[in-house]
Amino acid sequence: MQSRSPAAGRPGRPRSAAADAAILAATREALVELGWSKLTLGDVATRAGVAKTTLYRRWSGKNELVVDAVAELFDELCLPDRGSLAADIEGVVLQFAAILARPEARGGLMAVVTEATRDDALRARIRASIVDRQKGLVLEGRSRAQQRGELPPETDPEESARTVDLIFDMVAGAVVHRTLVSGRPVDEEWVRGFTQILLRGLAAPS
Amino acid sequence: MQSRSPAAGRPGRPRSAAADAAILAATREALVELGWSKLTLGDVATRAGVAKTTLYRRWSGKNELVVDAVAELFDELCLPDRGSLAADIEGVVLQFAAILARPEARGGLMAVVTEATRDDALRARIRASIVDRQKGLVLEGRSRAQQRGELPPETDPEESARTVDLIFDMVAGAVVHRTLVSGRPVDEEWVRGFTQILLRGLAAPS
DNA sequence: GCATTACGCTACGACTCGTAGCGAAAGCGT
DNA sequence: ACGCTTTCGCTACGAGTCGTAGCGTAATGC
Repeated sequence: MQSRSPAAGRPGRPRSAAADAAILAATREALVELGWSKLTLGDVATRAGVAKTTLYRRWSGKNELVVDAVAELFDELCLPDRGSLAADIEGVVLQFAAILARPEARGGLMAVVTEATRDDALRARIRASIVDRQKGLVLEGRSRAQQRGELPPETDPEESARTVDLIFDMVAGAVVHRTLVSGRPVDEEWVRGFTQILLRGLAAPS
Repeated sequence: MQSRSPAAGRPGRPRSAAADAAILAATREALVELGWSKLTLGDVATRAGVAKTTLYRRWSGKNELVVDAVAELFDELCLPDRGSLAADIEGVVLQFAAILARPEARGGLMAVVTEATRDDALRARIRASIVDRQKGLVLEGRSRAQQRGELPPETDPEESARTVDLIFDMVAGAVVHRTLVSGRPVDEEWVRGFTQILLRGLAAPS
C-alpha cells in the first residue's frame, strides 16, 4: 500500500493492480481455511492465480504479506457521532469487535503482532497501517467529549498524550483479550459493562 | 505437567524427569534466540541433549511444547496483601508485566494464543495452565476489597461472574496490549494511571 | 521498433517435518 | 541372577516448504 513501490511513470510493463488485490484476497481466504502456521506462500499464489515468483517480487515474506492483507480489514473503522461519550465508545468498540470476530483477522492480526516481537520494521509497519488509525479514533472521541463537557479539558499536553495511550491500550486490549484469550463474544451486554467501568470506575455503584 | 503421562508404577524404564526439565528450558532458550516461527523441534532436541524422537514421544507438536514451557513462567504469580485494592492491583499488574517483559514469554505466549484460535484443545490447555490461575487472583482481590468495604458486596452471583470476567479481560488485556502492541514498558507511572482509571473511571478528576 | 519491466513457468538445493526401525540402557518383579 | 517392559539415542526416510535462478513471453513508454 503506502510503503510499496510507487511505480511512478517508470518505463516497462506496469505491475498488475488486479494481481495485488487477488493476492491479498487469497491471503485472507487461506488465513481462514488454514490459519497462520499452515499458510504457505505457494498456496496463496495458486489461489490468487499468479506465479509464486510474482508474490515474492512484491512482498519479502509471509509477515509483510499478512500485515497488508489484514490491514485492509481495518479501513472501515470510523467514529460516527452518537451524541455522548458512552455511546461513542460503545459504537467504536462494537465496530472493532466485529472486525476481530472475522477469522481472518483473529489469526492474522495476532500472528503478525507475535512476529513483530522480534522485528522492528514489521512493528513499524503494523503501527502505521493499523494501530495509528485506531489511536486517531481515541483522540477524536476525547475531543468531542471535551466539547460536550463530559471530560475535563487538557492541561499538560504531555500528560494528555500519556492518557490517550493508556485509554487506547485499555480499550483495544480488553476487546482483543476478550475475543482471543477468553474466547467469548463482545456483545452489547459486555460493551455496556465495559463502558460503565471505563467511565465511572469499579468503585461506582452499578 | 498435569495432562501428561502419570507414569504410575508401570513396569519398564521410567521417563527421565531431567529430560523433561532440559527440554522445557531449551524451548525457552530457543524461543528467546529464534522466536516462535523459526523455532524447530530438532533444534530444541539438540539444545536439550536429547533425541528428536524422545521429544515427539512426550509432546504431540510445537504448540503443546511451547504452552508447557511458557506456563512454567507463570508459576510465580501470587497476590500479596498490600492493604488496599489499588495497591493490590498495582502489585499484581507489575508482576504480570515483569513476566511479559521476558522475551520467551512475549513471543511464546502470543504464539500459542494465536494457534489456539483454531485449536480448541490447545485453548483448553492454555486456560487450565495459565489463564485460570490469573483469574483466581482477580477473585481473591475482589474478595479482599469487599471485606475492606472498598467494593460493594455481590448481589446476583451470575452478574458477579460476568464482572470478574470483565475485569480480568480489562487488566490482562491492557497489560498485554501495552507490552506487545504498543511496545512500551509497563512501569510504575503507567500502572498508577491505569489503576486510577480502573477504580475511579475516566470522568473522575485527576 | 526498441529498451525496459512484469509475468508465468520450471527447476533447484537446502531445510524441516513427523515417523519407522534398530540396538542398547534402565528399571521392576520373580 | 533373570527376563519383561518401556525408554532412549541414533539413523534414515518420503513428503512438503522455502526462497531463488533462469528462461521465454507479454505489456508499456519513447
